[in-house]
Amino acid sequence: MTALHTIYQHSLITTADMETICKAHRRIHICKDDFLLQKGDTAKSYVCVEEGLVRSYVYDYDGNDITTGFIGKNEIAIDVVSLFNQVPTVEYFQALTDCSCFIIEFHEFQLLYHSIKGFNEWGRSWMSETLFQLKHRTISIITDSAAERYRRLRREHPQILQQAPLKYIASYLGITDTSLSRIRKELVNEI
Amino acid sequence: MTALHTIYQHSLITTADMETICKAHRRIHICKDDFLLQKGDTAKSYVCVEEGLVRSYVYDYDGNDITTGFIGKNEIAIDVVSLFNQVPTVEYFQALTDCSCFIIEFHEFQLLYHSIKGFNEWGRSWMSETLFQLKHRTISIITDSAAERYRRLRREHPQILQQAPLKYIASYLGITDTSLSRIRKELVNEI
DNA sequence: TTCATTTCTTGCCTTATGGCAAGTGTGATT
DNA sequence: AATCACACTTGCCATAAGGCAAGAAATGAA
Repeated sequence: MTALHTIYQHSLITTADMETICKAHRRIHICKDDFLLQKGDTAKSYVCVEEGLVRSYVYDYDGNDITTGFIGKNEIAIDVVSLFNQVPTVEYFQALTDCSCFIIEFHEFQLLYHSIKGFNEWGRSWMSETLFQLKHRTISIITDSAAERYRRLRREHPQILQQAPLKYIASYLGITDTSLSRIRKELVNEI
Repeated sequence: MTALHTIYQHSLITTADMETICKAHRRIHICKDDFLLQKGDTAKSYVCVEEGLVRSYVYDYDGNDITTGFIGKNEIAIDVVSLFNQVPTVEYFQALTDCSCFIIEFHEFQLLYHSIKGFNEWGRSWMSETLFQLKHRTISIITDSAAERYRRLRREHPQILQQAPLKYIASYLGITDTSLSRIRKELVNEI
């Protein structure tokens, strides 16, 4: 369960708590294209990815599919708001590859959340981190060129470029797949 | 203190709790251009706006000032992450007008947070709401034209258009003030 | 009032990105 | 092998938005 230790290492969780938390996880397998969560669902379990890649997305009012995030190894593939507030999500979470995941049912997650102070703190940090990253993404969309955003993604998450189709990467970057294709052509000699 | 009742009305807060919470607030006055929080600060108090308008912004690496939000009447003018996690913020919060605000010192905020379950829930909802709105803003920047984003702002927060200079509104919408000026010219006959 | 500063507008031209459509490649299925 | 679906590229042109600079308008200070 070392993968889980990685996820929870940064918070005020004691060794004993860590044991309790890790034991609460159950390993499941998700097939490519399966949904972990769909629009309208209220998250009934907490899911983190041990192996594989998940994509979250929404449809805008023109019916365009906009990628809101990629969730990989040791990251959490659930809408934090839907889980914590038990409200329906507006996002879809779909496996891009076969995945191995750890899950905790919501009622058990809630038990841990209320009984282990460190886990509660960790949950808040998770939400904070999500917010922080989204702020950066938003600012990046406003101020950076598409090419720079692509460069950053390539630098910080190279595995996504290997595993996800171009059109999903493009909508994550806020451009069309046509434009991304041209940008890649431009930047090919940079590597 | 009816303004405060408005802010806290949606959560699981009892009447007695509401009294305790409202009593914890202290009213202060903020002058135009004063900072409520600056980059590097860790939020030492919780602040909500009774009257006036506050702008939050960051500088990108080119030195451009990017407006991340406007905070008006009955809204909370503090970085939620900095407050909850007691970490330095990367944003500036500056009064665009003279403001009347309610504040709670951090240590008292924390007492309430840990002693009143409903307040704790409310805090989580606040963070969720912040996240939710930011997601929508991000998607809007990706999929909507600048003119549509301007229309939405005009529809949903008309008072901001009255109180904030064009350049701040422009950077909030993700465009230059020149472009916003042209868009306004285009849309002037829409009202 | 006068002057200075800031805010907003506008003209001219450039650049980034998009829309469409054709074409290439690749892997899966039969 | 033939076919199909999907992923990706590319050419041509359209459009949205930006950069710069001049000027107009509003605001505030002396």
